[in-house]
Amino acid sequence: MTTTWTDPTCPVARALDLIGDRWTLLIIRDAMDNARTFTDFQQRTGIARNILTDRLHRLIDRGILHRHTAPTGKRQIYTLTPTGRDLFTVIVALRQWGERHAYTPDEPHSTLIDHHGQPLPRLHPTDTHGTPADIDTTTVHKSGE
Amino acid sequence: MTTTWTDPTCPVARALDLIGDRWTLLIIRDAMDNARTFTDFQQRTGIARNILTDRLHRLIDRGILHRHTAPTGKRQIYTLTPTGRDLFTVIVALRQWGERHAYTPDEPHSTLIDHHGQPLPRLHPTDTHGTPADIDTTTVHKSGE
DNA sequence: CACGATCAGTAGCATTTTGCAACTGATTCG
DNA sequence: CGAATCAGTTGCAAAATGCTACTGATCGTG
Repeated sequence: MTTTWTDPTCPVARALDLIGDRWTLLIIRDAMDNARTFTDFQQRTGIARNILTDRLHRLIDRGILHRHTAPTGKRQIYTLTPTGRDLFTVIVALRQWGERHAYTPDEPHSTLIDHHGQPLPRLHPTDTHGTPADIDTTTVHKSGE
Repeated sequence: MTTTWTDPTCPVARALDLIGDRWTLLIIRDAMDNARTFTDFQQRTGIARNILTDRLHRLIDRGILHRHTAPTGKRQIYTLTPTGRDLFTVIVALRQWGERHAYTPDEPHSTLIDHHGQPLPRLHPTDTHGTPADIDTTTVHKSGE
């Protein structure tokens, strides 16, 4: 995960360099769902503790999590920084794709609810005119072209 | 990557089970940007060939890529299935997050352009009323509650 | 204060996954 | 035919991961 990617000008590669390993996004998912302490994360993800230690430190180094000691003295509290909170869109996109393609219709799964009690509507890229955008209507413009 | 996750009812975990490793999303990114053959992927990502073989097969097994032999006989062509194409939103979300948080202002990076030649507007989750949604205005509703 | 329980890690070692380089076998081009 | 290209495969070394057990600090209770 310390590798420099083939194309350093691709933001997808850069993003994956920061959060693209097996556990990191699950940790962020749980942080968004009120996990705060070491054991919160350990129990929810089932990750090995030495790996969790490593991932939490990396996320702190990368500015995605922030650690502070709880006022009571004991617990270490991990919270998302604004950069980390901004991953909300990524998590929502993954969640919605998972709902559509990784479940059979009868399998239950958790849902993301807005504060009207409704499931969050489907996220959709649009172009500057508000028209839905997809692979066919967009192109990657390499920097310096 | 063959593990069953702690919480099988979480679509984020399921999605990551399918595409959440170091190389898979880069392969999908390149597939969206017209990479079609084994060597296309190998050259763009720089991935080792045995790993590429493995990842392509997994993506085919999981219904994200489809392989067929080119009419000329020789080349194997890998194309995204509808399920794979539907990852567009995920890639866009990752790309935009990377652009915002993984570059200094003076560093160049590639951009996603719509067919008016404009950069794609920022993707934003909204609730059922069209109001922007974020961590604080949403909750995860576990299945069966 | 002593006792056990809890929290946040570390350390050691076995297993698994990756990465690298060389090799195969089919096809195609000159 | 001979060389090059494509799509892999194989073997081995290096790195990441998982498991289990251990440490040290703190906390609540009698």
